Amino acid sequence: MLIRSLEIFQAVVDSGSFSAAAERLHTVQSNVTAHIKKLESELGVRVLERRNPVALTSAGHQLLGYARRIGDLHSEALNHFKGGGEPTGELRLGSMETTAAVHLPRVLPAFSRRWPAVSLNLRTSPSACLLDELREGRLDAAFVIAGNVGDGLAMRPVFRERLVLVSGRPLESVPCAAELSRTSFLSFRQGCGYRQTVSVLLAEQGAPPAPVHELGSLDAILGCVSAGMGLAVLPESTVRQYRHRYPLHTVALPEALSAVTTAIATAGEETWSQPLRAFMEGPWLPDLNEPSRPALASV
Amino acid sequence: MLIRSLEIFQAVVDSGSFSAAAERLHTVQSNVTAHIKKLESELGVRVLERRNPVALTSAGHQLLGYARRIGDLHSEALNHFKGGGEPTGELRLGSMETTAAVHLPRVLPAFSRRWPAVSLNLRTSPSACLLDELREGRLDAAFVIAGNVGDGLAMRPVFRERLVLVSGRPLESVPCAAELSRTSFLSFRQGCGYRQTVSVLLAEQGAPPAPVHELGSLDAILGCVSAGMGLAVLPESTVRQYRHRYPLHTVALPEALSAVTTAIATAGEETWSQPLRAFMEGPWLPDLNEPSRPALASV
DNA sequence: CGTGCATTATCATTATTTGTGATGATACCT
DNA sequence: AGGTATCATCACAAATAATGATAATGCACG
Repeated sequence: MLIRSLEIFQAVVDSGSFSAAAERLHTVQSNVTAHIKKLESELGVRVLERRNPVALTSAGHQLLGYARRIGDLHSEALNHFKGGGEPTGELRLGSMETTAAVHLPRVLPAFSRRWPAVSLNLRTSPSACLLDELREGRLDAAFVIAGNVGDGLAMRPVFRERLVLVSGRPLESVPCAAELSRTSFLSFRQGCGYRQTVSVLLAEQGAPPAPVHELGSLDAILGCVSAGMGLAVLPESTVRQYRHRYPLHTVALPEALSAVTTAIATAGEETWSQPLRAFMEGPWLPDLNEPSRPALASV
Repeated sequence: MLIRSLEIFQAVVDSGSFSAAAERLHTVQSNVTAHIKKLESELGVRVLERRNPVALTSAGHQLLGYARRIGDLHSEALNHFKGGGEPTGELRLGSMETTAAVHLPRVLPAFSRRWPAVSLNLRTSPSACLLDELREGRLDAAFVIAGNVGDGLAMRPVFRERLVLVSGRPLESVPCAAELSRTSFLSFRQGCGYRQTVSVLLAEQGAPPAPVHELGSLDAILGCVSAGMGLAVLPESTVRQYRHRYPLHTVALPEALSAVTTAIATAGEETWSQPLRAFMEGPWLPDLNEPSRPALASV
């Protein structure tokens, strides 16, 4: 059964005659006849009573229902991809926990207000997992630590962060190696971009690898840090946002370590769905047009 | 966009590779490639990431939604006409008022219990209107006075009726011409099969055409008859059913006039929808296999 | 960093289907 | 009956789908 045949069938029903339908569809009457005959032989019933005007048979009346529904879906699909209609459907976003907490509350509402027909689906995960999901086609876009990812993924830097060392007690400066070796760190699970920074920091200070507790939630991490369980490395913006909830103290990290960029990663532009294109092109996403820092990136 | 292309697209997504999809659909891999490429060029986006296994792009994820919905509708339609599935959809029935009142309450519930997925739509009208609606494809079947209708409609006798003269006062026999000429008759509107009988009765008795009031409802007719407004000609079964509500008296009509058959009229069997076929073939409809009486018929 | 295995792309070819235009058959209206 | 509309049929042209062979590509494993 061809969509085309159903389209012709509908035209016949609407216009009341084979020849009128042919004219309406810019084809010839014998072609209309052929399509209807094929439909009828495929379905095993007569669907049109050849009279003037043509009349639907009982079976034809039922076919019309299907024809309309399939035709509507078909043109909706075409319109979705080609026509200039509103973006609709689902937009599957992934984000690091910190970005979701600090930046997305300014991004998503603006997008949703502009394109209310798009249903948003946000998942938080460490950067590495997000990039995997993106590659496997289970996400449309992901907010991750900027860096070159090698394969076909495109990255656009959107937020600049300053990582700080977070502690429950006041700190003067980054603790010395001896002190660090007696401290534990709290971080997201494996794959989190910031976690890398912890290792580099320890190495730079000449301290041995410290124990790293993996907690899956920002609240858990900051709550435990403020209770003195250990230190954490997080974007300053995140800590600032949580400061009114937990007693937290921060100390700056060396410039080389502290500056990280968050980027939005997507597949090539020629694969973008309409909602994704709308998301990428709207004013809600800043565009820091600078080369992304390859350091600390990927994994 | 071909349904076939969407089917192939789905197979690729399900099976994870072009070649596996080809095998599953009993075709060759180059054909799968061609269909996907065509789809992509029609829609203007890449829908599949050629990897192992293949991955949906953002746009492909959206297309999959449409493909599934269209595919489901398509197979539902095919199954509806060819497959042995349950009858579903609408069954549009027409009936004379009297048949609807007396016989259908024994027919429709049985059918509906057996095929609950069919939604019934019953309209009451005079026979002639029903046949017109049937011809124009606005009804699937109609209960009408049996008779030959000339064109392609098929008739199957289902109920035998005995017409009686109904009066509000006791009657010994059919009134004489003199009395009839002073009486008015109550009947359904033009096109009612029973109304014809009134004219024939008057003619046979040698009485002049009496005034005929047209009332669109059985209750109205019988209520007025019992109040002495005039006489009516109706099936005895109908009168019997209403007797407990209105004080009614009946008198037999001459055999030639009284015997009428109610038939179910449909278009040719090769046009029947599945619900109609189920309705015609079930045990709820009696089949009086006798030649229908052409007298008094049609109009 | 090749080698081998699996994948998809390309291409020439055939088969099938769709679309065309002319003609004939049929009904309907006057 | 004649005129006018309708749809069916047919032979043919054009377009498209399917095929099979081969080339190009990507990926894993040593």
